[in-house]
Amino acid sequence: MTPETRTEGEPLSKARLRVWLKLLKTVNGVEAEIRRNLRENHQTTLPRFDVMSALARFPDGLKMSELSKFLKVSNGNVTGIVDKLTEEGLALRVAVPGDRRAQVARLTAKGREAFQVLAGHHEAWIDGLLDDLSETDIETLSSTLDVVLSHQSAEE
Amino acid sequence: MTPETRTEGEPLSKARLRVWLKLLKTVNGVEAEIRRNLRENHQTTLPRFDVMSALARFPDGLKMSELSKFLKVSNGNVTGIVDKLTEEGLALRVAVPGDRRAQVARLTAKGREAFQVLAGHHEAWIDGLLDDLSETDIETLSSTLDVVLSHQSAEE
DNA sequence: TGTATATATTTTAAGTTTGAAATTTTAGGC
DNA sequence: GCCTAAAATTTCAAACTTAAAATATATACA
Repeated sequence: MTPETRTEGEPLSKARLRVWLKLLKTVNGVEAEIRRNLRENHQTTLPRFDVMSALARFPDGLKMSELSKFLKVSNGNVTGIVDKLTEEGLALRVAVPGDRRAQVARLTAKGREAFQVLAGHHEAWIDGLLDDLSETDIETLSSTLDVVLSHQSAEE
Repeated sequence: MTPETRTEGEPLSKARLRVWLKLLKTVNGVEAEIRRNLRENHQTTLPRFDVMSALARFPDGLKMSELSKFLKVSNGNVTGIVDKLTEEGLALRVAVPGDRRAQVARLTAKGREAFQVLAGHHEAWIDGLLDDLSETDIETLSSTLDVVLSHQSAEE
């Protein structure tokens, strides 16, 4: 009946579905802009940026499996990306003492420098895209997302 | 009073970046779950679901170009997916009277039935994943997203 | 009419991503 | 020590994605 507020008409599940679609649209829009900026201004891609970002957060390096788990992408995926970054001298693999199965991926000095540049631009792009969100908006949004995220981690 | 920009402490851009990363994590988590459900319970994929969903919204069909624009993916992409759906009898292409270049993609009766089943499950999955969001949460979230989306459409 | 331009779609090549299988190594039980 | 299960990673095939080229048709207009 009433499209906006539902006293007892539309089930809440419909409202959840609509907000999910809106969430998806928003994120896809921002992501598309980030991808475009990375491609056009820095000749790189979002997955590469994500890997570099993860490695930058862990200066001692991450095992390949830790990296894929952290980024929530497949093992085979990070293998390929780290291969490419390694070829370009931005990352390297270090053997793990005591476990010859494992390798730790790390950024090189060159990789760290490159990431610093990218990260600065990235923050500015996001700042521009989310420009219209007030501090209150951000805090409320953050809390709401926490609710969903804690549900997710509880399900695993 | 409380100014719009923080005069001390962390710059607002950092808060925006953090909430963006959280937004991304949330959406990726939900999407991964949807993909998993589609694969394990219905032997299909999210891109296929998206195409079927778009076609279900337009019973008279969509031209291939309209479909790709609506889904914001490339022309060649939808060609491949509609090909597959057509092979399986879920979709079909219909010539457009008066324009022999164009074709309209539509769901078949079988495709509509299949989509109804998928859509029901999909709504239930989303409902479960966003279970902890109250009606107020949803409305606030929706308004916040509108702010970002209107910024996006203004930039194009 | 004829011709240039625009539109609609498919094809192609290259790259990404995934899930699963395969490989190698480690750890634990007997 | 030997054997099996688990763990870490890579390889593989299939699906997805894109941008650009190719094909076919339509439209504008001199």
